[in-house]
Parts: sequence; structure tokens; C-alpha cells
Amino acid sequence: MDIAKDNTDFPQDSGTSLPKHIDPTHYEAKWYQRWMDAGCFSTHPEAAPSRFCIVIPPPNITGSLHMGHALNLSLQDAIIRHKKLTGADVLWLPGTDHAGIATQNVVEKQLMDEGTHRADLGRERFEQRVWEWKETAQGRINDQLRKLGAAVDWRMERFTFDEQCCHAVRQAFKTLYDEGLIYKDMRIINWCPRCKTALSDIEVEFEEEGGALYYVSYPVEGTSEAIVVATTRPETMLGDSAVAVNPDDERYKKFHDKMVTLPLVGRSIPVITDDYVDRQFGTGALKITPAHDPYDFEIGKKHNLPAYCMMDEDGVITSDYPAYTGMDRFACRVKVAVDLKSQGLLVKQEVYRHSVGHCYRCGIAIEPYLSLQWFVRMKELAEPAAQAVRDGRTRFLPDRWTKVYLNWMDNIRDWCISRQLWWGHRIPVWTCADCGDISASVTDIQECPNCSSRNISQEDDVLDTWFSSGLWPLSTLGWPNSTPALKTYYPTSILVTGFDIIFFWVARMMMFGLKFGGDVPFRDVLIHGIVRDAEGTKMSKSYGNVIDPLDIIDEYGADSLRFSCLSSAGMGQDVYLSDEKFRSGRNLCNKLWNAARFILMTAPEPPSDLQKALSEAALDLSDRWILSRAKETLDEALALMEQYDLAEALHKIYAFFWHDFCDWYLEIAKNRLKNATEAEHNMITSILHYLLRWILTLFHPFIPFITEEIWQALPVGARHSVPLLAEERYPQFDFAPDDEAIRQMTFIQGLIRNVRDIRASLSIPPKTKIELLVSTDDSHKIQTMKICESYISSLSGVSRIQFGRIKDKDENRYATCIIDGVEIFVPVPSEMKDGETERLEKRRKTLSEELVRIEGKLQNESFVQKAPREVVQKEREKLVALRDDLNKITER
RNA sequence: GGGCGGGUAGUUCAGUGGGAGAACGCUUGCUUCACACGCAAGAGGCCGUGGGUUCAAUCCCCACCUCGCCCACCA
Repeated sequence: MDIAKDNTDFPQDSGTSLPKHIDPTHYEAKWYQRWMDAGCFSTHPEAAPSRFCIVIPPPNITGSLHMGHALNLSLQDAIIRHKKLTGADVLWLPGTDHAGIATQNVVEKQLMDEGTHRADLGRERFEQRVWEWKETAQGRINDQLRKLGAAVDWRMERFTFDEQCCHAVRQAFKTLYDEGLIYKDMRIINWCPRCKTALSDIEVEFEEEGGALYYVSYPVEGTSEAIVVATTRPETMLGDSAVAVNPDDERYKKFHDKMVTLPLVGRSIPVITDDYVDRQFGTGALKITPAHDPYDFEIGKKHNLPAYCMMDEDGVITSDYPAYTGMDRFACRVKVAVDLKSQGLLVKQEVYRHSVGHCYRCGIAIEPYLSLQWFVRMKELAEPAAQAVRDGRTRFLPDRWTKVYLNWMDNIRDWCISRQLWWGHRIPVWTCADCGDISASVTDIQECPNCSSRNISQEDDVLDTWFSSGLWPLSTLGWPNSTPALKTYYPTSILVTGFDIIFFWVARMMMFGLKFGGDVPFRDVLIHGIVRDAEGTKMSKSYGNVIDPLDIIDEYGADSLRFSCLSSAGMGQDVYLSDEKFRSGRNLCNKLWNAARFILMTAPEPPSDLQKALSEAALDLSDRWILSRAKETLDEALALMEQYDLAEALHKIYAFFWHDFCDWYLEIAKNRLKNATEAEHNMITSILHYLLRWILTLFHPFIPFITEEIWQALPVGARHSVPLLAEERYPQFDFAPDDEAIRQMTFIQGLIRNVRDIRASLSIPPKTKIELLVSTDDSHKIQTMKICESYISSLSGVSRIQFGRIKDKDENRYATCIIDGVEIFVPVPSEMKDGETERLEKRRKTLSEELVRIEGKLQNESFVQKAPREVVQKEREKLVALRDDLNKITER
């Protein structure tokens, strides 16, 4: 077995020993600096065999990073470091998002606390103020990134509002505008009366709410009758311009072409007919308010109705309705209902639950509002973006998100991109007051390109912040310039993000990426879950259950935090975080630390030549076993990493390290070292060091700080001037796992566990050595046990093993159990016999139940006939072994 | 109204057409010279309900119940 293919030899100089207790604060910041100094985060495009690139989902500069970010960043960092360890040229590009509306709200709130308002400052000074805020927020976010250990290439840092991104935004806008894919139109859009801006459709969050359905009577002119309409928003009746009924509705046929008098306003409005009206709903009559309802607007256009605007941008009633002027929309709703009632026109009022749209940034109810806005024509952009996913050029992980994405793309609607904000990319369109020319430009223009007049002005509105986010993979790499970075790293490898921004961001990047970059922006999209607290409640500020990642880092260390996040983040699984979880992360770190400490204490200076050390003494069973398990673990973990199943990979590594390496190999090695020859000692310590390095490398992507710290304490680490991350690669082993060693070791482990079980159930004190009698005809197993006699002794407190038959008359004096057909006996003092009988009876019961099951199966003729031969054969073998075991037990 | 995901140990989740697993928690015993942030042993599950396919179903198919999420302009 050649385990030293990577040909690393151990140094002569002695390693630094690790302090008894871990203190992450002593090494985490230090290592981050060292990694940066050593250029660990930089790219090396020239030499590497493969490339890998992630652009960070840029955090909003609205505040600091929360647990969701910690999860998102931990995943990316683990992937990035994994790829570095495979030898790829890796780029992880950092940056932040100017987050138009969200950031503007944050700064506005600060101004409010200071007793002022953005209007007092004026646009320029307000923007200045936001830039100042940006500096502090960005600094804080970047500091958190460093604390978490994010291996980002700081030289490539971008901001969605920096010069390079501005250029990209303008170029993209101009191209779309010139191609007619961006247009300006008067439409009903979603308006937030608090943020005082238009919103796109997906920026509205609908929620079921308790409300009322008001039945209002509209007198039909020239008759004594009335048409009753049902509405949830009675205040909008001030802006009504018609009442619509279904043309086939018999109830209303007599009113076709009649006029009704609009209550409270006195306006005379027509009764119109339209198929859209549902006869079943309410009264079957619908009030039409073109300026305040999207569908009414469509009907209004169809029927040439005027649109009366009864509410302004603050959600306050306009001066056209003196009785209500200046009232807030909800106060107006109440007054309208009261007034109608007093005039006997409110027929009834029902309790009614319906969904109400809210602004996703400030939470207040949005208002459908008629205004002039900019839109992107989406169909032409969406089709290739959908196709790319259908073709598998971009792949969603887990796959179920593909459908969600495609469903949205296939039902796409035009995107309202103008925002009435001050913080953001100002729409790069100039209008000439003289000739009326309207043109988009990448650079600021001073004169009209058509008539050269200097009497031109730029649009006041800014772009939806997601417009610039959508360009992120392109703009960060230098687009529209054909930079080396763009050529080398576009398309990027994977995008790691949450499902909540698939439409906002992933979809837009796909569209822009294909449109402007000529290819998909990323090959894979890894969609992770959200962070919840221990009770399963989504972690959010409004629930007051947020945990600050920095607090956890302070208390447990960044590695513990990362471990907790990563081990809980199964493919697409929501992550439940709690103190319990963080403690388990800390415990793992502690275990790793102590295992390393033990190895360094035992063998501060391992032999310089691993190959030589291994050749001078024979590997024993535990050596062959652990090396085989190590190889298996490496293969499994790396395969899982390649599928981005990080949690599963981490579990495999964890189980190997803790349960195979520490629980068994280290314990056995401890004992072997006591009586080892020099050659054996060299060999064992070589393997210990070798496996420790291996374990550190495998763990490094998940818990980078502690692995680096331990690495540096190793003799081989101390000799290197640069750390693990910079120089190491995953171990390259090309030997096959030794299945026989694994089988034998599994048998021995079972044997030891059974002896321990007997000891525990008979309450034999840990310090009491016992004799063990073993009875079997299997010479191969006897051989194995003889080889492993020392393991069995040391791990189960056995002083002596005797092989052979037990004389019948002595049987009552022994506790017994059967493992793989091998009977073992432990002498029992008579006063302990009760426990033993109980234990044995329980075992007998389990075995006989199993026996009945298998017998039944084999007596079933169709099973024997139709089941695959090997399955039947296996069952038969089991039956024989089971009968044998059962007989032996029954004898006792 | 449409779609998606889940229902397996006390909890959070793996899992496979043929003997139910892990972690944490719990119980018990251990100051065993790396680690009590530890070691060892143990208890605990009609694998949501009903039907179907199959020699065989926790797993595949159908229906239902249930929890959660997303989408949709029903006043």
C-alpha cells in the first residue's frame, strides 16, 4: 500500500505545540491577514488547469450582515476553498449593493430622527449624505466578511453604484432603449404612498386581510331604481367613470345604455357592458375607476372612459372632492361609508377577507396609481433566458426551482423600472425642450444631439435597484469593456443565493447575461433555504428573533458558526439555528484541537521520511483499516462537494474524524505506542501525522481558521512560510480501500462493543479486568482475534483471552453473546446472574423474531421462485446463521 | 384558483424495492494520563391515512389528511 504518493517528507525541526485551550480570538484575525498577505485570495489564471468563479450576491448597504448572510457566505466560502484545494484558479468577487429604495429609507429615517427631511437638504446634499452612510455600512459589511473568513479577492471589489457599474448600467439602458425594449408609458402601476415611488409587480407582497365588502347603491337616472355595486375600496368611487355589468346578465339588461348618478359626487356616469364582469360575484355590477385599478384602467381604455384621479402621491384625496380633500385614503374610506349610510345609499356592509398588496420595503398598503413610468419589454428578453434553463445551460440546484423559474419566465410581464427616488442610477435619458428630442446616452450630455440646443434636461427618476443588480456578473467583470477578467471568468461557475430573489435577481441576471454577455451568467444556481430559530420561526427583525453572527463569532468563534450553518444546510433545506447548534460546532472544533494536541504531544517530531517509516514496520489491521476508511471518506466527500452537497460531505468527514479516527484509531494507537519498537513507533506516529494533515485539509473549506492554526503548529506547517490554503491540495491517493481490513476491523469493533455491553449490563466496574473466553470453529476469525488481542484488551478491559470450548457444567457461570457466529463468554459472579439472564432473554427474543420473519419469507413459494437468486441465497444464509446463534443462546 | 416542498426516534433530518439510520436531547456508568466542549453503554420509531402495483413497499403509483411556501388583476 503506497500512501505517500504526494511524496511529502516530514521536517527535522520540532513543531510548535498547541496551547491547552482553544481561543479563536487569538488566531482568526491573524489568519485572515496572513491569507491576504500571502495572496491566497488572488487569481492565478496563467497556471491553473481549471477555473472557478463566483460573484458574491452583493449585500445591501442598509445595515450589517445577518444569519442569512452568514449561511450564504459560509456556503460560498466552503465551495471556493474546496475549489482552491483542488488546484483550480479561483475567483470570488466581493461587493455590495446600493439598494436604492431600502438605503434611501434608512437614511431618511436617520434624517427624521434628526428632525429634518430629505426635502430640506435637496437632492444633491441628500445623495451626499447617503454616500457617507454607504462608507460606514460597506466598511462594516466588509469587516464582517473578513471575520467570517470569506476568501474573496478584495482587489476586485465592486459596488453596484461605482463608476464601472454605472457605465454598465448606462450602456445596458441605452442598448435596450435604442432597440425599443425600453419605453415610457402612462399606466396603472403599484405605488407606495410612503416611499412615494412606483414599484414593480414583484415588489408588492400580497397578504390576506380582514376587510369589508361595501354594497353601494347607484341610482339609475330616469328611473326610480338603482344598481348596487360591491367594492372593498369605497373611497375610490370618487373617481368612478362607469358602472359595468355583464352583457348577458338578465338582471341588468334594462339598464344598458342608461346613466347612473355617482353618489356623493353627483357625476353622471354610464352603464357599460363588458364580458370581464363576473355575474356571480357580489351583485354582478362593477364600478369602474380607471385611475385607481389596473383592470378598470384597461376597461376604461376600451370604452373610452375618462380617468379621474382622486388621490395624490401621498394617498391623500385631491382638491377635486372638497368634502374629502386632504384626507388620508383610509380615513376617507370611513367617511365615505358613513356619508353613504346617512344618505341611505349603503345597502349593506359585509365582513370580507381579501388579499391586499404591501410595499416590500416599508410594509404599507400599496395603491394602484396612474402615472407615467419607464418599462422594459420583457418577452423578448425572457424567452432566451427560459430556453437556456430548459437546455440545461444553467442548472438549478435543487432541481425543483427550475419549474418556479420557468413558470415566471413564461408568464412574464413588462417590468416597471423607474423609481421616484433620489438614491440610484438616474435614468440616462435627456429631453430637449426646444426640439423635443428624447435620447439615451452613456455619457452625460450637455446639448441636444438633434438640434444642439443646450436647453436639455435629464430624467429625474432613478432605475429600479435590481436593474443594476441584474448586470452584476457582467459589470463586476468589466463589461461593456472586453476585459481579461470578463473573458476569463464569464460565464461564472455558480451562483449561491436564496429562493426569495429568484425573480428579483436570478431571472434578471439570466436575461441581461444572455442579452449583453452572449451567454448565461452562471452554470449552476445553488438555492439554499432560509435561517430559522430553534422553534422554526423565520429569523427576522420584525419577529425579534435575530441572532447577530458577530455575537456568535465572539462567543464560539467563526469556525463554530460556519460549522453550525454548513452542517445544517442540507440541499435546499432551511437552517434551524440555536445555541445547541453553535455548541455542537464549538465541540467539533474542540475535538479537532485536542486530537491535534494529542498527536503533537505524542510525537512532536515524527520521522522525516514517511515512506521509510512505513517500510520498516508492518502495517497492522488498524492501520490498514483507518487508511482504507480515510480513502473512502476522501472519495465520498469530494464527490459530494462536486455536487455542492456540502452538508453531506461535512457529515462524512465529521464521522470519519470523530468516530473512526478518534474513537478507534487513536485509542488503539495510544496503546500500541506503549510497547512499540522504534520502527513501529515511527510508523504509527507517521500515520498519525499523515492522517491529521489529511483531516485538516478535508475540514479546511468548512472551518478554515482552526485548521490553519493547527496546520501551522505541525512540524510541516511551521516550516512553510505560507499557510495551508496557499500551498496545499487534497491528498492524492491511488490505492484501493482494503475491504478485508474493513471487514475484520468491523468484526473486532462488534466484539469489543459486545464485551462492553456485557460489562455495562452486569455493572462490572471499569477498572476490573475480566477474562474473556472465545469459542468458534472459524480459524480465520480466531486468527484475527489473536492479532487484535491487544486492542480487545485495552478497549474492553480484558486481561486475558482464552480460545476453546467451554465445559457444559461451567456454562451457568458465564455471560455470553454471539457476534458473527463467534460465541464469547465472560465469567459472572453468581450475584450478577439476574442481569445476564435478562440481557440474554432480550437478545433471544430479537433473534427469534427475525428468524420467524425469514422463515416465513422462505416458505413463501412465489418469493423463492420470483425473487432474484442472490436475494434468496442471502436469506438462506441468514437463516442458517440465525438458527445457529439462536440454538447457542437457547442452550444457555 | 394554480403550482411546489415536507409528514421516519423527544427534536432536526439522512435513507434504500429485500435486515429502520445519524446528530442533538434523554437515561445509566465513568476525574481512563488529547478532549466532561469528553468516554462508554442504553432506552426510544404501526417510516401521516386508505387503496393499488409487486414474490416483497418506509421507498414506486393513485386518493385523502396535514403542515409550510410560492404564484394569480376577481371587484
